[in-house]
Amino acid sequence: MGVFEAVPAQFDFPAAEKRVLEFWETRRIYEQSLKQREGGPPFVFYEGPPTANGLPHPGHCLTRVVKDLFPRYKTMCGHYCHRKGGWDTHGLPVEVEVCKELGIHGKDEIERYGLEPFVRKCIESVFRYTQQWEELTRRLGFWINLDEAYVTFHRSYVESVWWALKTLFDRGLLYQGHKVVWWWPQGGTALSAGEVGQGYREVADPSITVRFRVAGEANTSLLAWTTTPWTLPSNVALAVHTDFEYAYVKHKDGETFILAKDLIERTFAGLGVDIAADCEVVKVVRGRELIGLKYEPIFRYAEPTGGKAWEVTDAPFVTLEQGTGIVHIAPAFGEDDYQIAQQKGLGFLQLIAPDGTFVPEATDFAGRFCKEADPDIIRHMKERGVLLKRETVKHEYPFCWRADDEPLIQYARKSWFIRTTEFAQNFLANNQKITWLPEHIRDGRFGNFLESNVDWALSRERYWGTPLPIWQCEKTGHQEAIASFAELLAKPGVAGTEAFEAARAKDASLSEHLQVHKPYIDNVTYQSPKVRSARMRRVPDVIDCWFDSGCMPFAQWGYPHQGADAFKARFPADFISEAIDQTRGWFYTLLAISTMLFGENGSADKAAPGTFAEAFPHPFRNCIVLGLMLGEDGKKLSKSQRNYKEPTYIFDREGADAMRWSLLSAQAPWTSVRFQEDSIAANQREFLIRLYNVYSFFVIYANIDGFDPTTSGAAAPAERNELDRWILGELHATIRDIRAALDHYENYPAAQRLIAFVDALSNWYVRRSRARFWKPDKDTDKRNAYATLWTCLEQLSMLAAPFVPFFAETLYQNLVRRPFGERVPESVHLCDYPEADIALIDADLSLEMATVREIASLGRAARTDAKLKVRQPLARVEVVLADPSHQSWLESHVPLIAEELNVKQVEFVAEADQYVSYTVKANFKSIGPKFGKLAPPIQKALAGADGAALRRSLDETGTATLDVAGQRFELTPDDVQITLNAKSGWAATQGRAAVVVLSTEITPELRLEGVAREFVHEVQACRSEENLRYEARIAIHVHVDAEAGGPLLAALDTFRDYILGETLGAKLVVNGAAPAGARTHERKVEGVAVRIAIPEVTL
RNA sequence: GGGCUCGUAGCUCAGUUGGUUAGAGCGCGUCCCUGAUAAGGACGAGGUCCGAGGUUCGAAUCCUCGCGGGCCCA
Repeated sequence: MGVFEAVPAQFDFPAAEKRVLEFWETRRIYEQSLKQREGGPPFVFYEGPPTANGLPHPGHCLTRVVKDLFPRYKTMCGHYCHRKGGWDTHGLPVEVEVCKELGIHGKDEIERYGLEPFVRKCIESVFRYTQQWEELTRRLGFWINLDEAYVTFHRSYVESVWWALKTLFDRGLLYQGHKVVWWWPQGGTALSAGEVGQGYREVADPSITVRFRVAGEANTSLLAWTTTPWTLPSNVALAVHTDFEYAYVKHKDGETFILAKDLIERTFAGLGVDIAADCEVVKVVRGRELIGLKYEPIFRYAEPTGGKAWEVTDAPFVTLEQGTGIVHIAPAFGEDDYQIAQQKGLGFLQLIAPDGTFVPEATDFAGRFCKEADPDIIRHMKERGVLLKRETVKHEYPFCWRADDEPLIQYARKSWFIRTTEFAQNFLANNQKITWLPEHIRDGRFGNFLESNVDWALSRERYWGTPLPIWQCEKTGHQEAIASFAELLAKPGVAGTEAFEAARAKDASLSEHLQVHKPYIDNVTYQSPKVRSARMRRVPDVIDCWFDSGCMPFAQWGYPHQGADAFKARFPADFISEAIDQTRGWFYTLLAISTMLFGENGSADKAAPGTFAEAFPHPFRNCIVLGLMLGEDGKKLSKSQRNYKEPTYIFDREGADAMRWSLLSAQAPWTSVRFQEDSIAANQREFLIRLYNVYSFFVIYANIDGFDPTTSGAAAPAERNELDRWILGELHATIRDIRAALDHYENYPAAQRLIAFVDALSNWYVRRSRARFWKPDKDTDKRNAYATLWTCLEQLSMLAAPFVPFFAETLYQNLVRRPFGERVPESVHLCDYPEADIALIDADLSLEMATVREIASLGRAARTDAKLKVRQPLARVEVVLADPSHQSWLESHVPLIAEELNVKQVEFVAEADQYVSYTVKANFKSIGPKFGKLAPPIQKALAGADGAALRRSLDETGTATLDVAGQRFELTPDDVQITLNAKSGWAATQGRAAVVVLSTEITPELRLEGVAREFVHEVQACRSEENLRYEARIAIHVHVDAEAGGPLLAALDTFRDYILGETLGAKLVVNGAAPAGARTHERKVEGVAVRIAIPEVTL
């Protein structure tokens, strides 16, 4: 029984992960990791709440993995990182889901179904997939407390949101205006962007050009173009582009038309007008000169209210792509139009009722459905001579996704706004202080978005959302905001609360949180402070659910009604991370709400009593903006296309660590990444499996030798051999670099560094140290080797713990916890993150070893070229160094090189003109700044110079002179790069640092040794075939033909001890009696048939 | 149409304040090693660094204009 638990040859990552999960849960490791850091410096993380009414997909894994990495890291660094989960539960998508389920659509159907059962369905719906989300979270190893997750529809959360809204209301930042939405007239509801997107199809609409007579100027008209004739009665303005040229075109009949100069031909085409003959351009002006020009409306059923009317304005969206360069503006029926109207102070006119019909004032068309009235409107205009042209266009137009013959219209609805534009500068100032990864988000996408800020359209005429907490006097219109249910109950003459009580009494399962939701909250009224007999009634709207999630920093604690301490202790967040689609979503709402409510350094205090001072940035300091995850085909993840594997499929095959590692190590997290099983498996091989192999190697031999880390008996690190000192130096440099990267939220460079270290450990340290582990005596050198490798693995388990928490735990449990027991933490996740011991980092040694590795690599390459396998020993290699000054320290590494290359001797050759020639090149990084324009001629001169001489001069005097264009230049060693080129005819390979030349002569002695090694190789293969224990001793029986096997017999004789040592052989019997019952292997050594039997023996 | 972003080997991606000889992994080919074996190593083939101008002694890198993909918005 070894010190360590034996590791299986076939490691089952998923099965091991499940055991680790059980261990974490039964031992409550996560809870312990928190408890242990109580009182430590806080590290504040905010969870952006997902909606659990859909299944999680691979994209969610990326977010969750990144969100998990940094809290784990910071916790191991001693920080206290509370991780409160959250669920986003409100909003139109939820209503849509429920409608689908109920087979209803439209607001009237919802109302017929009943609001009370409807919202209850909404609650059920938002928790439908909670279990799947919880399972994903658990299986992925995302440590977050879901039991105490905040829920946006809960009463305490809603009341926090109310408080925020009341605060804004009391400061005059909430107002009523219009918002243009895609409106479904028959259904009486606005549709979400997603729904609108589903309903587009190609239709033919009229495309008309109409004349607006310029006021006070006879026979002059502005020509405007539209595809929605029904909006013309609600026209308020005409828009031009400030920079375009507009022509006054006089027709021979005496009429003058104003339109974009470039569009004259296209506009008059098909009208039988000969432009050259019949028309004259009498004037050309810039669009800006037309601004303010008054014109006569075509229809005058009503006057626009609240601003200017019937004059020319300018708008950036006017183009020359179509129409006349003059755009008809109807603020009630176009988003752009409405925005321009707001900016330019234009009035508002809406002659269409919400059901899509003309209002009575529009006498000619009253009661007609808007789009159906188009032909009449056109006929009407034609009769009055204001229609210039009528065509038809085919274009994409949205219809209701449920009733596909019912068109949508853009329609302005009364809506509540937050005056965010007043804070635009504060948003920008706050944003400047945030650390964004990648950096370009700050001044790029997010910064630009903030600069083009428009007031936040807050209200929604829907059912399932946070009710807008504004009560209005039914007589006077006086409005008040309410910050909590208790505040409402304290109002004079409050009534209507009994509806909820009664419902609750009838059905105890009714969620208590519904008390603050529609429909119950709508029943609650109170006495108006203005008119004693009047009631205050709630405005019926709910709010944009983005406002909910943006309130999360304080609403998750119920602040300010409760949880003030928790809030203040965890504000602002140190770290958040979501995908890039949240720039206009959560990132914005967090920043906007926090800036408006809390200001900077308490600047908002007066207006928002109860808040406290906080410097920018808040509410988050660092934000990793993740890229979008793509499917196997590089396209967007799509459920219907099934272009991705389910996360659980990956968990069961490669495992959660493989998934995590792939997401964290394969690319910077903000690049969009393809989710491919292949690449997950590849990334797993590169790191996890390689690490596993090292781990497995260690456990096998440590157990054989009974190595115990608790009593290792190893020398102090500084006393160990150079390979040990080297890998320990690499280890601590790695620790230093990984900490630096993670401190800057850079998971990708950190992961790359881990890969590089495991590569060095596996492919150089273990590879070059194997003999030390295998030698029979248990001396200090062997103990040093075990101790060194153990330390590397132990530290790796901690370094890797935040990345691959499962495998790190497996390593730790076996390598550390098992031998040390109670003396060490129970879990790797309860350990302190490793700290670099700078004293152990030896930069020189690191560079030296890199050079040694290069020389070894060159030697192997030379062997390959000369077809001399490494098993064949050679007399010597000669190493010609590019920089001879390296020779002195390289000499100490000669044994390593000799062993790696299987040569008896390593010689450094200074003068090696027979093997190499020299090429001298300029080092531009050095001569560029020094000589500027002269750098290229110097380079040219160097190429033609005598390399050997130049090199000698630099070696001996430290400088070399060069004559270029009659000038003399002094060059230092830094200025040039001298490259060695192996001359042909030698088994030589050149690299940056050296040329390595092999001696290819094989003496009889060397040949015999080669045969001996070949034989050892065959015996090892036999051991492997027989699956012998690694430490099993054997007797070696060989049968070979005495004549053909002459060399082998000689080798067996000469190298008997060597062979026995290498193969753990107790004795070697040549051509003796075959041992009874032993398996015989037919093999070949150097082409000669050999029979080998290796019965196990006990000593 | 606007903003942002990306474009580097067959594929997935690195590429540090501009330094002349652009890298890695996978895949492919050849070979080696194998007492770690779902491994490991060496070597090789494979590139108009999207294109065109410009700045500079010098550009994958900076600037301008195009082309193409993505995201967000219209």
